[in-house]
Amino acid sequence: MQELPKAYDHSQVEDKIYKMWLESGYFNPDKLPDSEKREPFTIIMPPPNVTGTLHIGHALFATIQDILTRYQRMQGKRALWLPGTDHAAIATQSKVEADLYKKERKTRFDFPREEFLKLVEAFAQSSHDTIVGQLKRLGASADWSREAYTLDAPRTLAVRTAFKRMYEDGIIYRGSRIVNWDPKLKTTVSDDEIQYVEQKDPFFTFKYGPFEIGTVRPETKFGDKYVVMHPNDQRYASYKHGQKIELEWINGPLTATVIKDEAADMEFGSGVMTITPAHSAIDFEIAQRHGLDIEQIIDDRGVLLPIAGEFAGQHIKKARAAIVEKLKNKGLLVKTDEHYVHNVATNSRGGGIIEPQIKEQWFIDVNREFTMRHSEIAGIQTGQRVTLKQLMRHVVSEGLVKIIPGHFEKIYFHWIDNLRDWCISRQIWYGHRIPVYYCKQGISNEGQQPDSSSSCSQQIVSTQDITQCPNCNGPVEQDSDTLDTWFSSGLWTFSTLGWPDENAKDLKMYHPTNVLETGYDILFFWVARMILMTTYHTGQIPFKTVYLHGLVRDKDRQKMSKSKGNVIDPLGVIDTYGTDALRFALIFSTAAGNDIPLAEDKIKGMKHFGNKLWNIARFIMTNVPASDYKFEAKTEADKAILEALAKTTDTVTKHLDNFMLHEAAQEIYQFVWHELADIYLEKSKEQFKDEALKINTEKILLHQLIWSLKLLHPFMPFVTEHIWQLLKANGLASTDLLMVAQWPTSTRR
RNA sequence: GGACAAUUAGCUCAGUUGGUUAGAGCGCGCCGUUCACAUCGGCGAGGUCACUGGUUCGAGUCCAGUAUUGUCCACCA
Repeated sequence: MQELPKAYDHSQVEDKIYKMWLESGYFNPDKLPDSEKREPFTIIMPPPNVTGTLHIGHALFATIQDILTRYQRMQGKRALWLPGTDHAAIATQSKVEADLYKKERKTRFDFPREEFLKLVEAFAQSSHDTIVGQLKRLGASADWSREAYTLDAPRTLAVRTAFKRMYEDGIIYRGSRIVNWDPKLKTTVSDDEIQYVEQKDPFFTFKYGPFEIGTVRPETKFGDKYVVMHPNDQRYASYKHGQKIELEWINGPLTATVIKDEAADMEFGSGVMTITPAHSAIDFEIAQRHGLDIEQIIDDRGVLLPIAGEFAGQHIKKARAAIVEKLKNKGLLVKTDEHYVHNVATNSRGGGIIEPQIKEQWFIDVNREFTMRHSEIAGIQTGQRVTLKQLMRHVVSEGLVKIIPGHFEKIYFHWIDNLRDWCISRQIWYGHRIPVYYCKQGISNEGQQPDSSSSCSQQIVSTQDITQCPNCNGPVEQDSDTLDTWFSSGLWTFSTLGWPDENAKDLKMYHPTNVLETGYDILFFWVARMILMTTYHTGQIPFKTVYLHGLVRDKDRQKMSKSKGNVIDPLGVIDTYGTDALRFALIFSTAAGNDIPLAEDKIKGMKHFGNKLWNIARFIMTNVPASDYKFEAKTEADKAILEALAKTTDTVTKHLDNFMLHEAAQEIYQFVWHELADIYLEKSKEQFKDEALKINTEKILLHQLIWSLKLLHPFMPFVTEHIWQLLKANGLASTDLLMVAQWPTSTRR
């Protein structure tokens, strides 16, 4: 036996071991020994955004998924962990735009669309390379031969096919609706992407005819010609619905109409409000209920339109003070509350304050009935009429898709019940362009609605690029909008497996997938949308289990952020303590769905554990000459440790089967350190002195080590594989790679 | 306003069908380095499991309420 170093040095081991795994080809489940006999097990990796580098949260998901994959592979499954990255439309584009502005003071409108996209693609590519490199350092046993990108050719075909089918079923429609408009990024964002930020603003009360109305936004009030009050409000009982009232307003006299609607809150202010339907979702709904006029006041850039009279052309931010001043001079300002705190909607994807606008957009109708083309979902028949909402609810309420931890199911149902149509079009450039073409035949003026008498058809949805109208050969123009990034992400479990080819080998073998592992923060964005898309398009569930992890926080439970300076860089940690230590620290004592406080001390402690294991192995290897496994329990200590190992094996297996990774980790940690090392190893030194026990004791030790390595491998793949290779070199281990060794089973079961 | 969680050792957290003396990591005190490991070993201190009531032979665990903290959803003009 060669001389082994006293301390385990991860930096000499990890790259070498990862390379060995790669060369084995076993990350690809089809190349595993006897792959044909194995039952498939699939995890599709949530694709990290190509917006830079990985943070500690990515290290967590990579660790959990790798543990599950390695465990199932050792259990004899045909284990596929399919990796990929996400183009993250808005996030990536706005990152590039921000850099561009910072460096060159330019915006995307200073470039032709194609040229700008090349800049974004170059950035995305370099981010991608960094991210894949980082995942490899984390030990990810993912099948890189199947790597996917949400914006590559196969995924583009899937997106366009999905769009076309939904369009033909009438589930995707185009309509004029009030949307969340971000004037800074000049795009719409979905309801879920909005983040409310508390802000203090002056709250003005104005005289509006016989009423008093309150607002923080006088600049939207030019067109307010409806005054709304609750039908039961006794203070205003003398005013009748539809009654006209002459009054003086910002730019002169105005005829206002009284509207009685229950949306008015009697408790708030005077109980009377005016509405601005074009720039407020609630007001828009009221206007629709009563068939009121809707007038745009503010344009896409946040500039006032001609309706504002003398203020037209001014930006709303600047105009506000002047408008208040004018109203004050006219004697219409009653009072100003300078300390009014309210929530302002902002675009969470790095954008600005949301200004609702009425826009022509594409939507997915979640309440429209359609016919299931094909269904393998229990309780849903092929040919049955259903809505997307019903499908999304069904698969979870029937337990076909199980969410861990369970209480998130309630949150999921609550979200579905309140779900409105999903706005899927975005006015940005980076992403999947909407596959709709408008026939321009017979249309003279750009931008005008096609005239049906001179144009063959209004719009064509195509899965391939086209330049001519298939009906009349006239010129076509593609819709300039792109799709919400979650549209393509929603197809992820099956677009990565060969869909829309319904006979694709991978799709048949690996779908539905087994586990989706992701953060609870994207339950709605992503998990729900995958369920929507998958049930609709494939008639299957996307996954059987959803395992939600928490957010990694610092030791004071603070969210990690660059501005707070409390960010733990995974690569720095790996350099100092090793991947195994980081992985073990991340899952040790962290239950599903709970946030994880991570302190450097914890990682350090786990490095010590890796070293402990190393020295246990060193002791055993230098004392064990033989390789056969026939031993018996001769002493009380022998009996105790064999029983403890069997119990540990059962418990670790049970916990892994139940996704209790932290419990499994604690169990194996406890056993290796405090039972094997502290007790039996010490006892063995005594037993070595007795010739009648010596050989038997050595064999028991080897058995203990081999099982411990196996139980620990999913958690700490590098050090365990490294020790395994040393055992193998000395004829003490049989399987080539620990990675594909068989998971132990105790005889107790 | 609505919903969902959490409250266990000095700190950060585990504790899945209710069952002996409630655990871990870090930290703390004392002792110990020829003999796998000082990235170590041995011994030890430290908890009325937020509070109140209920169910039970038995409750950290189940139920109801209270308090505090956190998260999510909705959003008031």
